[in-house]
Amino acid sequence: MSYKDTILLPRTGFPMRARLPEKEPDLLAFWKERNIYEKMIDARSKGKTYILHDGPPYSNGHVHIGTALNKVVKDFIIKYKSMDGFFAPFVPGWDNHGLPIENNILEEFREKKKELSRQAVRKRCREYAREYVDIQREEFKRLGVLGAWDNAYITMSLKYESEILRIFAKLVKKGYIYRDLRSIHWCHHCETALADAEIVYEEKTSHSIWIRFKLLEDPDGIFDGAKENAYALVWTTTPWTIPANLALTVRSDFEYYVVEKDGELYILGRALYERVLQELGWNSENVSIKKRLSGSDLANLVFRHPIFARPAPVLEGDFVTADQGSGVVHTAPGHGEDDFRIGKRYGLDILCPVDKSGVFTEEAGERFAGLHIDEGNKEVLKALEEAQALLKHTTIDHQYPHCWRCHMPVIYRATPQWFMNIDHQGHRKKALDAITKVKWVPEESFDRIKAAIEGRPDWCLSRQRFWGVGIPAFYCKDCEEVLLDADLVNRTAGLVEKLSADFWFDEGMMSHFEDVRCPKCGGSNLRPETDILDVWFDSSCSSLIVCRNWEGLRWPVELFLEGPDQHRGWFNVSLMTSLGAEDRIPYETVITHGWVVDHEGRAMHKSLGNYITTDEVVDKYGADVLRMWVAAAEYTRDVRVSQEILDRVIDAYRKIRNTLRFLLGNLVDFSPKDKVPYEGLPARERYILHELQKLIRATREGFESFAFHRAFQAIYGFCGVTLSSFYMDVVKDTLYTRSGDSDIRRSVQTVMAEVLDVLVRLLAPLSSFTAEEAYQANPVNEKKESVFLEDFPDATADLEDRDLAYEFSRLFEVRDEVLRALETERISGRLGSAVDARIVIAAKDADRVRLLKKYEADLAEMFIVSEVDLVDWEDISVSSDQSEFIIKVEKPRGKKCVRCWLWSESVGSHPDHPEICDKCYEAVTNDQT
RNA sequence: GGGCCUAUAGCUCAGUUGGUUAGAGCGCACGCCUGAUAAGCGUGAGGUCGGUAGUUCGACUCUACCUAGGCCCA
Repeated sequence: MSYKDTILLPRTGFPMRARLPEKEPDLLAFWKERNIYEKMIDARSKGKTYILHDGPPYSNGHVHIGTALNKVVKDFIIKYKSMDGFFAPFVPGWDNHGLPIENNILEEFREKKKELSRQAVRKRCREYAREYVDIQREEFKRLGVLGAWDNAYITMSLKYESEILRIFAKLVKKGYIYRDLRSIHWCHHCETALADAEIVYEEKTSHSIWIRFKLLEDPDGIFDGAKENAYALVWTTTPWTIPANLALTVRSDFEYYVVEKDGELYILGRALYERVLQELGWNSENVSIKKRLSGSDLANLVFRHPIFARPAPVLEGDFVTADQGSGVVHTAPGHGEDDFRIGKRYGLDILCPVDKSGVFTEEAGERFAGLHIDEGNKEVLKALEEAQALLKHTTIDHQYPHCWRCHMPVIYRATPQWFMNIDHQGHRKKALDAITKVKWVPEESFDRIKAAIEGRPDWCLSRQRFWGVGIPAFYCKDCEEVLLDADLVNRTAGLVEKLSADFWFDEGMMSHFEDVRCPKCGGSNLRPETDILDVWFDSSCSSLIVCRNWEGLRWPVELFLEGPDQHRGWFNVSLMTSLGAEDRIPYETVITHGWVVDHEGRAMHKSLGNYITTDEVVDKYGADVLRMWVAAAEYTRDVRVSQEILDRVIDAYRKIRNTLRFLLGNLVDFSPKDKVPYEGLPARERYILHELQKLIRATREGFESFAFHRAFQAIYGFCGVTLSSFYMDVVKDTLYTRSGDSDIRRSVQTVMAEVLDVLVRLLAPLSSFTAEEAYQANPVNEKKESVFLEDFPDATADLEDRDLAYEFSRLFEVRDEVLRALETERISGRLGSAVDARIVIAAKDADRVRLLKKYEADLAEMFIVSEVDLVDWEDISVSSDQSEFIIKVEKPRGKKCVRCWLWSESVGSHPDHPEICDKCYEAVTNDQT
């Protein structure tokens, strides 16, 4: 017989090669069929509630890798909290209304040359949104994200749409909502107002013109009586706004010069003097400074519009800057935010002679009416030239706001819009106070939200679009009265709940409101508002709607978790709405994750070709690899992804997987009844249990602080260092060659079973598929249906032994030296395997000697050599020895045992088995009986 | 242009209140093993801490500026 057959090698059905892309779907099916999510939640129904409210991704396109990261981190938290005993249901959701879908559908209609009926478009938008909800749901599920997928929320559901209006009604009732003319971003291509969040800044080439406004009135004698030849110098990049000019603005705390050039007088800011001269090709030889004065001295000047015969009075505003232009700013209240505000303050008209499609109206004057602003630019330039008002015309490349969907440059346009008043009854102050009570992760995130709230303008809630919830206001056709009433909004909500928000746009919808009268004139001749609500309003309501209406949830919630753009977006608007409607903060903790970027830290763009998709990773390597990539990253910063990064993650995955496999394989013949009690375990085994407790603590700390990479690094280090390169390597001889039922082998297995059990549970929230696979393959424990029904491990103080750990750390120092000595032997060619060596060792330090003596019997195993001889320092040291140890590598005594490959003097002492050692003889004879 | 943030070996991460030759794992090179085998083990080579200038007896750790990048805003 061959001794090889008596060796107890590992056996397991848990394969080395994971083949995750093929196998993960089976596990998904398993979780689904057995309702593991529901069971995971139900098992903790008596636990403390922990709600992570899902921010709704937009139901358009496929799941981007950043969105995948978002959901995976959420899944880490839900699974950890659940396993740790919390009742943590997860209700995912989607944002459905809005421009991106509508634009896609309009494109579709255009291609098919269909007639654009509002209801037809809405119907198609609904279908489209539904399709992508289905697609994304499958993509999220594929990542192993557990949640109430069949009970998810979608903002276009009847319930949700109606609740949006009920929340809106509360704001109406409390006086937050108003309608006003307002200069706002406007896309004349999409023909809609745009919210701040819908603006992207892109490079644009604009006109750059220097023009002059002739003096009209100078009551304070600023120009010392000069009139015909006195001007204000002005710079602008938007010639088309000149017809809307109604004023000039200066800054009262700036200094200004009156300069003379070729007999003409100009007023301009001192700080910009040099720059203006350079720009206009003037120089100190032909320009002289006539007078210096402060901005406040200019207050009574009035200039003449450069084209029209109307005045442009000088105003004072602090938005005038010294970094460009002349210090005198062209002011058109209908076409700029600052312009609008100052126009209001000074009681100017809000002149906006441009219609929704960007065409000049009659108000722009005969010459310009009917021209699109692009044409208008040219015509204005011509007019300025004719009026001899144009001093210079060039172009400038700069960052300019563009529409986030069509990427056309946007304009400012004053139009009547609906707003939420952010300063209503100290609302902004309340919000600023509220955020101090929230825990922001990372902490810097607080500064961002603070800046975002401090600086945010009133919320423009209206959109002139098709796909959204209609604003339930009415207009009296007789007296133009605007009617927005909380009761009517609530009544509309009731209709929406039955009929969907679509009903508002039905032809006969007014039949539902036949009793409504104009409060001003009493007339019944009303028409409905056609504007829809900003989609940000939809999503701002999500926590309120979902967490108060879904069974098991409650509001406010523990956690929001999204990307950094949401400081101005969802984190912000959710707070605005919740505080306004309910006077409460919606969240206790807000986590911000970073952006997914390429290997150089650059944003991923399809055009740069540095794009990695979720599919690519999942289909090629598996969702667990993607999950591990997330787990390894410090995700509060930007998270890099590249082939190399994925390769390293795959390496880590394999290491962890093989560790599990080794543990599983060596536990085939082990069952709980074979367990050796702690007191009976050898030091090495107790040391591993100590390290295991340390691992549990580190992992828990990582999860508790949402620093999953700390947890991951701890687990990975434990697998790679503590287990693979030390414990599992050292223990192989025992596992393979000792008698199957020997105490020493059972001791090792006891520890390995414990390690496996803990490891699988620690891994479950992160590497869910593999943890479940290993859990199911575990031959030892009585199993629950799924690893997610297990508790998250807790460290056991009784299994810790710091003194022992210290001793081992000192032994490892010796081990390192021994390994180096063995390596030297190998390099010289005298040695192959370490088992063919005997180590002679002497230490200088007395404590160390005592330690080595204490563990003398274990050293050979620890170094994986055949024999270790401890000798006295004096016996072998020479005066030149500087180091702490002397280590010699010698040939072992006795003969090599053919069974265990270790050398022993006992080989040959057993006539019935002449080629094996005592230890093997015992094992062989024992196991045969 | 402004606000907030990031920048430690090829990669992912550690670096406590500033204090001796900056750490780990992976990868890489070289080697061993062939009883975890599309595995396992060992040894070794890699950073002067994005750059510059300061503060200090002493800075990866503090300050300023700059560069690159990210998010937001103008």
